[in-house]
Amino acid sequence: MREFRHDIAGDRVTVHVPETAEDLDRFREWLDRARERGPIAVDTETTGLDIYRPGYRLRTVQLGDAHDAWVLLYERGGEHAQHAREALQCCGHVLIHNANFDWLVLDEHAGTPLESLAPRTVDTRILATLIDPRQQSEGGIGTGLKPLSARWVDPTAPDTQAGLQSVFRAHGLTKETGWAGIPLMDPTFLLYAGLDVILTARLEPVLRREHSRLGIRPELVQYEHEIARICAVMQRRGLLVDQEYAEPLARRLAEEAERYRAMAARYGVTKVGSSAQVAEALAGMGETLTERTKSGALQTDKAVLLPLADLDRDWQRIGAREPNPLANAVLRAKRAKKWGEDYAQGFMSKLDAHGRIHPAIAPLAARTGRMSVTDGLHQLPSSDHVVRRAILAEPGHVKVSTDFVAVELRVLAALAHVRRMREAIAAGEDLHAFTARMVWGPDFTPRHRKVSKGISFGKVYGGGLDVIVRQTGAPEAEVRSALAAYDRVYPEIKRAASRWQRQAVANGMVYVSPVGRRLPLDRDRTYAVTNYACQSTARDVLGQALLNMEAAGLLEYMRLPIHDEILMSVPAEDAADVARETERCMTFPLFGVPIAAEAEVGGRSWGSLYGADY
DNA sequence: AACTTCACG
DNA sequence: ACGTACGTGAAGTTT
Repeated sequence: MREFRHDIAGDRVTVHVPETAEDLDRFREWLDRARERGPIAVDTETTGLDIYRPGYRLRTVQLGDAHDAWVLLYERGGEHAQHAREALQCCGHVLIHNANFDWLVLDEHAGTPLESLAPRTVDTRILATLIDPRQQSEGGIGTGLKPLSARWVDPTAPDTQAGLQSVFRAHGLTKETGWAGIPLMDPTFLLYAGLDVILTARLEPVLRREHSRLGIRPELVQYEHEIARICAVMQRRGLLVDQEYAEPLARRLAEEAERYRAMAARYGVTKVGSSAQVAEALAGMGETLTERTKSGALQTDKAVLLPLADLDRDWQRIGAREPNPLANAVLRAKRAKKWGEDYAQGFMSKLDAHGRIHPAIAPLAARTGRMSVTDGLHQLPSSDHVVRRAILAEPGHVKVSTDFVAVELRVLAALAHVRRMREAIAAGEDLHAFTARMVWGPDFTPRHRKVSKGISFGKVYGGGLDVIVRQTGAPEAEVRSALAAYDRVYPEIKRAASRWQRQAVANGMVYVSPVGRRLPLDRDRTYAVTNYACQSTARDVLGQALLNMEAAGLLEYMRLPIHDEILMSVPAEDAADVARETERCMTFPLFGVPIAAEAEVGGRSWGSLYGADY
């Protein structure tokens, strides 16, 4: 038996590493006693984050309580792996920090189904996020084990992740190669592996006490664990990639990027990503740049370059000037590079053994509670179908996408009791058209509807005249009068915003959403409370839809949540029925305001919902 | 590490 | 008193 001692919060704790059969017997004895006393904390160390990449290994499984941790050498197989698997099956309730990751690791590599472990899990990251969802960079505590331990357990608790980086270097390894390459019996590796479960075990009771103090309801905690499990199931399933399509697409886009890069180089721009070079070269061609970035540099983003290339927002020729060839080349080189490398080639480089990608779904990522997804799957170009065409439904299936209808605006109508909005929604009206009619009268044009939509978003997001003018491209005078009219038509919005700000200030700068989610405000931008309330509640509307869909037996078809949309892969012959059923799951009242959804049944690829013919 | 850009809702 | 666009992930460049 290898044993390590360490002091945490004034207590001497022990990390045990069983090596012999007798050592493993002692682990069993400890486990039998410890599980009588309470939940067991669980953690894993693995070769990396890419759980589904061929060659991935589970290295250790750690179990522990507040005083003892046992690091099981899973990588050795045999008795070690056997004891880990049995312990996970029989240990009852478990505490895991950021459970999604360990659920999927243990499901894929230790024969412990997610369906078995998830219902027994308390995730300390969820507990902590419900107390303060902010990252340290946003002024919060942070949601990693290190900052939370420092705040709630012991300010001197070691940064086990950062601490290992230096051990990696000592072994001639890097951040990338360290997790797979560090010798299994490295003492720092084993100690830190053990300390993580001890810290998790100590975190849970403190966070529970804080929940009681703040009045965070157990129902909210339960709800978040259900959502996390559903998201983990979707991540485990992943998405099928059309390799015969994505591979040549990546090649074609790489050639295109290279062609335009060479064109830009002829004007002295050797790096199209260098804003300074682009600005200087454009100035040398007689163009005048006026827009500046926050730090004062000349701005050379898409909004600046498109007009110089005589292109509108949809990249169509305007015909107002001679296109600047450098602006055109920079725009096209950057787009082709991004689409090719981040998306097409990105998919190809992340395939599992079955040609699937598994973007990580973080169910509670943003400070508003919104989800986030890795590998660019939330950011695929929607103006064109070429990239989404690379994502396929299963063989014999079609893609079904169901969107909430104007969900953030409906949430606003519900939360702020916006009378005219509620009436319009109840009457089944198109909200943006309704607003346009209220502002411009019955003869409003489609352009007026578009401006109304822009103003609505501007309102919800807290934008002012300048930004809305820039975003909508509408004349300033028109936006100005529309904004004034908007406040007359929907006077409740401003009143609700100031009420929410007052409540937040009285509650330690924390707005509490209707589900009980705590949303800390930044002191100098309390106006953001309107957006936080809408974005956060819209996220919970999505969460409710996910629960409804699982209850309706649709989980096996669900693939990806995208804020106000749920993407599915459905057997072609059932698609129409499942689409109707999905709409029903996404339709329910929110404080008397109907939330509605519209399903679209596509073809085999995701791109088919964006105009592709397959 | 900070900044800038670009992709999305 | 007034007005403030919100939230992400990923990559490249510069410091």
